[in-house]
Amino acid sequence: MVSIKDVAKLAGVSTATVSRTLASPDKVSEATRNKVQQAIDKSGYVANTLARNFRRRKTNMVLVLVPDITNTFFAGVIQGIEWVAQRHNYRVLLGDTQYNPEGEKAYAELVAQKQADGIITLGENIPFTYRKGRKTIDPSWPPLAMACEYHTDIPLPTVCIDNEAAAFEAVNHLIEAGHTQIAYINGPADSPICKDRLKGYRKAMNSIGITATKPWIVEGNYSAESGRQSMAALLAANERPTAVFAANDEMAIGAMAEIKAQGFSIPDDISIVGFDDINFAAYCDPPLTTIRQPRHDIGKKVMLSMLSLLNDKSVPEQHVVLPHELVCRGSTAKKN
Amino acid sequence: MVSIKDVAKLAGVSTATVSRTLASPDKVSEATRNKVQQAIDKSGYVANTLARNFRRRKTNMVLVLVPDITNTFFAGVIQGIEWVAQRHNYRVLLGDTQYNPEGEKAYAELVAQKQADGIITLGENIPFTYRKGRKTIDPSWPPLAMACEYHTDIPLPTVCIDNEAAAFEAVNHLIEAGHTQIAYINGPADSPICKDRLKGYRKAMNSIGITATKPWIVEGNYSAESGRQSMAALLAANERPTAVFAANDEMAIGAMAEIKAQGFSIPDDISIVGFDDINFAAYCDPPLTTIRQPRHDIGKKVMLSMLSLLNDKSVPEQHVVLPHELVCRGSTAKKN
DNA sequence: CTGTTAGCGCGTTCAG
DNA sequence: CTGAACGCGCTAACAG
Repeated sequence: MVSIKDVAKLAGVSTATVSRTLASPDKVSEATRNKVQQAIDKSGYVANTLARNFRRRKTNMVLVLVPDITNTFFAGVIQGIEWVAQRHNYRVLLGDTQYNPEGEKAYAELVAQKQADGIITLGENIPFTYRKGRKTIDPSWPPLAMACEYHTDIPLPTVCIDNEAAAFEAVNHLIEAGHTQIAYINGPADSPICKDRLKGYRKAMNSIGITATKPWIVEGNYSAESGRQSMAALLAANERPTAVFAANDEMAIGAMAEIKAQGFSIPDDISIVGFDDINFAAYCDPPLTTIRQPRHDIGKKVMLSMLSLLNDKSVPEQHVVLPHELVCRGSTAKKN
Repeated sequence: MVSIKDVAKLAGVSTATVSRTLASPDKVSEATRNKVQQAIDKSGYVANTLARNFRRRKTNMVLVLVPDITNTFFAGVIQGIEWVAQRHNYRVLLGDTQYNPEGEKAYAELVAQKQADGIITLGENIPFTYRKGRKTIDPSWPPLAMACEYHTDIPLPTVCIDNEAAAFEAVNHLIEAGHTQIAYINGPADSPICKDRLKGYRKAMNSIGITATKPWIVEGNYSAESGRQSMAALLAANERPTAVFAANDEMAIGAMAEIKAQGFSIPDDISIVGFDDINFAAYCDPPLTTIRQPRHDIGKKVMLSMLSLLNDKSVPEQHVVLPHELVCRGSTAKKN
């Protein structure tokens, strides 16, 4: 293993000079800089990041906690994170938590152990315990930022869309098409963004004088299978909805399968709107109308927040709201 | 920051003893072990992994190179990798290469820099240069293993399925349903596994005395959009196929959309078979017949290979072949 | 079983 | 602008 010492000897300078040439070339005269560079090239030296990180007490790694990497929406956010991370000499450590808070905490310990400098979580939980009602960030926590979800108590840097407004738009689109019997398949009910989406749904229903009631509000877990089951429950109710709004595309896709399996037609009998605009949405039959979230931008922005947390030590803009977009495709139509 | 020294002082032992209590408790008497444990608890000490790794010259990180994390099949493999990694105190460093060999090499340098101990790649390239025709592993390379794809020149530990046999089965399933005009939408043609799948397709066609010709063999890039375009090309040909085999489910899904858009019915006019069995396959309309790859198992197995490469320094079984399965669903039917 | 000692490879003083 | 010297926190010999 060729170390900085070997390079120094080869170049006839001290190790300090080699180190400086690498870290701040402007503080070294051009002549020595060249000598050092030649020695580096000749020896094939690569700096030992392990030693460097140890010395600097910094890993240049960010731990990304993701509820399910298999969910292509989350994967898209991670691509955005990685895009920025790479360009700023940071690495992404993957923590697939499988929606399990215990797993999150286990991963979070990596930071205490100095295996990562900060944490970005795409889930709703923060992997630290805090006193209920305490609304401030515990200074003992590492740099922490959220994407997609946000925290109701702790004021963490967050990047998401306006979920309530987006849900309102989605449902309003249905209302404008003449629907009034609109059901909602929610995601995990304790998730803040699902609460917001529910709020948006309720608000839209209120706008036409309808107070949405239980049988038309069902809860899934974001999986296609749960969407199918939720839809089955909806179709088994006394009164059948003519339109459905689902809190993500996977559930919408599951619901579509169930609707068709029971012999109903989309959108003639039942219209449906999803959420996220994953790639498959456009390839559904009929293509799924949905709310597009800018997943790459969410990832990029949250990584930028993390960088300023890490380097500038300034707290970035606390709650960044990115624009969403209603994408109208074939799964919605005027009510017959 | 509380370090091992503080704990040693608090417990009235040497730092070496503290270190031993942590690394090999059996080499420490119970009495001192308890003393040390108490001191650790009282002080809130957490070992600095950065220092430990530096000393041990080991990161306990594995770099996973994935062509596209957004592809849920790859994401599934990564879940398998992580599942094993976690249980063996390893971490997964994510490298989304976007099918770009340059990106791969950039990531691979992380190992030279001691940011990771080994590399698992899910793509077809190995991120190192080698003399063409040289069939041995360069000893200067870090531990390296492949999953899904394999390398034709270098004998690297590899985990995949028998792609040729799987493709043969898929096409044979169509043949048994009476089809003879069977087209194939291949993936990137230079990928070894795509070559194998093509071989399997050809072999099956040969078995009924047909030499598959160009217009019915088209090439996509694994994306749904490329599947759609490939299908459009197929449908524009003089003679229309009555069945299609696609090298992955995304392309099959794109192809299905195009088939329906042109007014044909699946499976009545055209049958279709995919590859991978991603979650959405079961939710297509009609549900997609496909080859299931055990993605989690592939990930688990390749990580186990990596571990033995890393720790036992024994070369694991060179080419592990995991079982696949033809999953028959509604997208295939007897030829009319 | 335990303590002493000597670095791992680098960045960072502090003089010169 | 450059070099000498120190030490980050930990583990791995080696004695005892």
